[in-house]
Amino acid sequence: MTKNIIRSVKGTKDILPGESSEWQKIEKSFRNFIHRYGYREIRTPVFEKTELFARGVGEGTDIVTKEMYTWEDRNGDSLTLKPELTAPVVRAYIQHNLGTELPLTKLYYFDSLFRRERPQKGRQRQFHQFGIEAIGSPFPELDAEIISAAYLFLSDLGLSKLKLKINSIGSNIAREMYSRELVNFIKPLRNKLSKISQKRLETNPLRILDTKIPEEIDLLKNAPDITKYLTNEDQEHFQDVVKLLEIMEIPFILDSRMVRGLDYYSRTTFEITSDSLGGQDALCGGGRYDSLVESLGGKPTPAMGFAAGVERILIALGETQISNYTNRTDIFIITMSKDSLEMGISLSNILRKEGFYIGMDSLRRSVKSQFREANKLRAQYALILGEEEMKQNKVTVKQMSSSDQSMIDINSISSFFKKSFSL
RNA sequence: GUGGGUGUAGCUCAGCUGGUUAGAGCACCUGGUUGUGGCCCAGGAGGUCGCCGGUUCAAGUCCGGUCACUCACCCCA
Repeated sequence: MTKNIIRSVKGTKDILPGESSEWQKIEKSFRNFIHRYGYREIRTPVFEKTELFARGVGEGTDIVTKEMYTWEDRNGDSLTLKPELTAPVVRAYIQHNLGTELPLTKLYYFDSLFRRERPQKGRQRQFHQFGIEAIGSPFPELDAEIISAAYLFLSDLGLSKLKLKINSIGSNIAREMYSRELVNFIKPLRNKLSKISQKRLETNPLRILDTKIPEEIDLLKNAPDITKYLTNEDQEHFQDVVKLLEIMEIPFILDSRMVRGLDYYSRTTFEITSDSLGGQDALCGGGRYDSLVESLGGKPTPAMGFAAGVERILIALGETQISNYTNRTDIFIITMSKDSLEMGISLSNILRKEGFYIGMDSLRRSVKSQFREANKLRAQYALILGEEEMKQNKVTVKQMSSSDQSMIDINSISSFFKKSFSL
């Protein structure tokens, strides 16, 4: 079983014919859905300059410090397989001056990303996300529209038990102030914290709030609340977002402990989780990133977006039944002699050109086997090209479901099927 | 990077306390009329029991190592 064959790399997966239709469904639904909001697709390269992520995502983040696939190109450039999609999209936005075409740029993507993490349920090293980025508006109505779009799309897919959590982590100034206060609060408790949290005290104090260790959650009960440190503008903005979500009747939970791991977020952040997953329960995450465009060298431009994980959505949707023969087959052509084989080949081309889904044996198998194949493919009709038929310039048409069969003139084949399939 | 679980046919698994040529179901292939499917019947193909080493007269079964997969932590979608 595990001989000397070359296997796919750890953390990567083949999407086999039995499951690819599920992927197509999600991709198609998302495109249809998001087009109605006016988003257009952008496709960025699989790799970028490493610097883009270092600056965009944040030097201190886990993604940048330990999860990127990075290598040196022959000319010495450091390149990286994209671990994240917002930074590349923003880079493209700046590079091509997309902001000059319209004041609000609405982009969506469906793409592969790469992070070198230990694989587990709902997490691979190559994985897929779809999402949107709207660049150019600072107003809460954009936040609300994006959050509701994410929520509505996922529930339209048929996902239940969705939990939408929202929070505001404020503008940069507010976050700095809060961060200082939080550190002051935690320092006395330092020794009671886990090693990881102690380390975070130095690197990213806000993330301590995210801990899942029960004792720590208890310790942090009385920790200062970020909402109290928001500026008036931040608060107003967030209240508007909340109000709009209520107007749209999108159910949400306020969670002031939810802190996102990427440096570029500001103000509104949100996450949609599902109970039907294990430890990796986030299906979708997003938020506002008002200073990213500027920090990547563009003009100061506020923006907001989300990304959703395809693999996780598929898990949450439940076991997708894997069948090998889901393809449609209208007519299966059964051949015998060499003459009928030649006839079958040209007939199949003609019928395919007319739009029919044609199957035909290419293993020179017995008639019985060919019928078995036709049955397995759930063909509606079998078209038999035997010697008797050839002699009379006819073919036998058998309707598989009823087993009715009759001979028809060879010239009337396409009109016969057009009528049967009412094309 | 850390910890747990698992590794027998394409898939799901059985194989009692070590004992002859390693099994089942599903899937696959062929046949059961000379040109006809589904159900049924018969037959067939497919496994160096993850790999390496050790204990033993004897190892799928015990021991050690290794690799792979998987789940969880970290972090994230």
